[in-house]
Amino acid sequence: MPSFTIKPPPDYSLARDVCSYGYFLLAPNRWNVKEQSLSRALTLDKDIVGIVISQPKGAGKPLRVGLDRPLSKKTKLLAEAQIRRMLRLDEDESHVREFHKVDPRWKRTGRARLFRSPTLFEDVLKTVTSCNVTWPGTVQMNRRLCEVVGRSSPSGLLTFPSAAQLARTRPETLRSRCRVGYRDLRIIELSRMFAKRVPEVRIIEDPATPDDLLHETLLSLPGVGPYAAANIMQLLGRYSRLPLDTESVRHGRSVLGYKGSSKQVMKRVHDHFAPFESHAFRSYWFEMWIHYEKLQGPAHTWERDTTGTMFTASQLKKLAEAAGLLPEHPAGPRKTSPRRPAARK
DNA sequence: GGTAGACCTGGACGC
DNA sequence: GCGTCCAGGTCTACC
Repeated sequence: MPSFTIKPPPDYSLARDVCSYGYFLLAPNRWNVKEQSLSRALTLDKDIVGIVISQPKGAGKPLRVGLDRPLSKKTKLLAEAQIRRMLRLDEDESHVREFHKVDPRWKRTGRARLFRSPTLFEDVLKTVTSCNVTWPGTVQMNRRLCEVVGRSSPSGLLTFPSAAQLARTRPETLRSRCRVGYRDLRIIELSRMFAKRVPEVRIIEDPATPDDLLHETLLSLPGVGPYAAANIMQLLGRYSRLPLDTESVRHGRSVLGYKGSSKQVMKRVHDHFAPFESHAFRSYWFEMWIHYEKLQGPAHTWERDTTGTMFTASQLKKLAEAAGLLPEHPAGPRKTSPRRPAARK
């Protein structure tokens, strides 16, 4: 099998850094628990290639990318760029160090990188399919989108559908076969915008776009409201805004010990993480993530088709009750000197 | 600017 | 196994 290697930063751990955000459980991604490897297919121009990413035990070891067909030099570069995006190897490493200074709770375990998709379009679609639906519904929609509209690599791995493919898919197909419900027309309109690379898409893709303009532009996209806009921002590496949703309220109540209406709890969660400023989302997210890991075990042991589909509010509540998890009081941000003790709220 | 109600699907629950 | 209720964020109409 043809392959190539990617040299990651010295602290990079594939298992920890892939299994850091729920999208690793969404098709076409497949995390192989036994092998501790990630597989899926990528679309490279008009070519399809199946990949399997693995890492010998030990942080910082080179990543091995197995391919199910030989690639030209040009397409190999395209594949590597997409893989670097997924694994956040394309982000400035100084931001990781800065994050660990601001929130030292994550320095020992090295958590900082959040898994994402090989393309912005896939991240946007995954976000839209996670709105107004429980997690098993999101898992189902992504699986069906790949099975019905995606394409297959030589070894049978699936791609996520491209913007052009989804733009020419009939709404009835999305609704009846992919089970996306009322999202059908919104998905097609979004896909058309990405396929045509309309001005809004160019603004969103531009790393020089200021956060406020980026947020405003995202809100103008069909199917994107305040939650989705903030989530797409973190997927773009802009971590200052929190995608507040019902999970934020659950976290505020069960872990931070806040009381009051959902609106009041959301406001307090927002205020709690605001001092982390440009790192707010990562502090918030890893706090939630370790809560899930307390309930379900380490994320690198989660199977897509079993543990990965169990994140319903009711399941989490039952697990939390069984685990007897009491409200915790996590550390606040450390903004100036790393030697100053972290403030507690 | 704030809010009520519709939009769909699938899990949970009671019978 | 069936019917009913509920969770989930966005959008539109209305005040």
